[in-house]
Amino acid sequence: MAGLTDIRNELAELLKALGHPDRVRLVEELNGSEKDVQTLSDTLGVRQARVSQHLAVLRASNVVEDRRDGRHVLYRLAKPTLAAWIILGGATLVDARPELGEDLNTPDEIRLVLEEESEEKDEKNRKKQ
Amino acid sequence: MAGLTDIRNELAELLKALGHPDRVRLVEELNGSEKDVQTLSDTLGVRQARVSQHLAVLRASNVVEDRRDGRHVLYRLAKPTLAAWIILGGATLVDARPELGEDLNTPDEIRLVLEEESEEKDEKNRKKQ
DNA sequence: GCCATATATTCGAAAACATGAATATGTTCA
DNA sequence: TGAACATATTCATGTTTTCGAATATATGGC
Repeated sequence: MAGLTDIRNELAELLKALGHPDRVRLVEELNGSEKDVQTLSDTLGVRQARVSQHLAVLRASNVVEDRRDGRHVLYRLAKPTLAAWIILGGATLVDARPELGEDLNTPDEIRLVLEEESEEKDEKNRKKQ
Repeated sequence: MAGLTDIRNELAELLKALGHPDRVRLVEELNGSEKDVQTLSDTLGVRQARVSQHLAVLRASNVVEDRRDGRHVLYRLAKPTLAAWIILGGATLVDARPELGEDLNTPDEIRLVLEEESEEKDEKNRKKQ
């Protein structure tokens, strides 16, 4: 099936697709439950068309899948572990806490720690519609 | 210090920097031990100047650090867990093995499984200098 | 200082990406 | 069918990235 090189190329594609703040955010929002475009648009404070564009990128890279429900289209993560992986990266790689990488190896643990520490500081950072 | 939004932006930058096959490869090569540019160039089969360019991107995103040793410049991962994280992503997200994501949470375990399964299939995939 | 080696940077053209605006498609309901 | 809502796509444009080629900088040995 897939040799190492193939996996690497596909992984690079995946990483590139995720390499945008809005799209990282989308993955976070889709963690756990599927959501429709309007909800995502409202939550992120990003126009609907732009959200659809982002979702198209994520769909092309197999990050998300969608299903239609009436007029709405619901998006979900194609791989349930993706969000945890992303958040793990954020906690251990960006936020300079290698100690988390050592001891907290399950996604849930990482997520909890991250949220506890940074949630309230983020109140003011909402974009405007 | 860093709110969630800041972490997200920096993470997106990190992901973008990693979103190139050669650079994913570089991270893998630097896993465990530092290496000089020539060695990386030879191993990847990518010209020296191009490797330096890639390394500059990775350096700018804080993925790697370098130190000079005589005429050589040795590169290493800025965060030791980065390579493991990348490989974890490759195994669980790209290669469609969510079961690895569930049970194998330590970087070393993931790496071993991946190497065992895909190493030999990759013999032919070497680029030419 | 000069030469060879090792690495980094600059340059330029093509390709890819980001983004707002406009428009198109699909769905429900009356 | 037509209107309203939900989502997707297309378009045009400015920005960034890619990559080879050429060039520049740094180091050690003579």
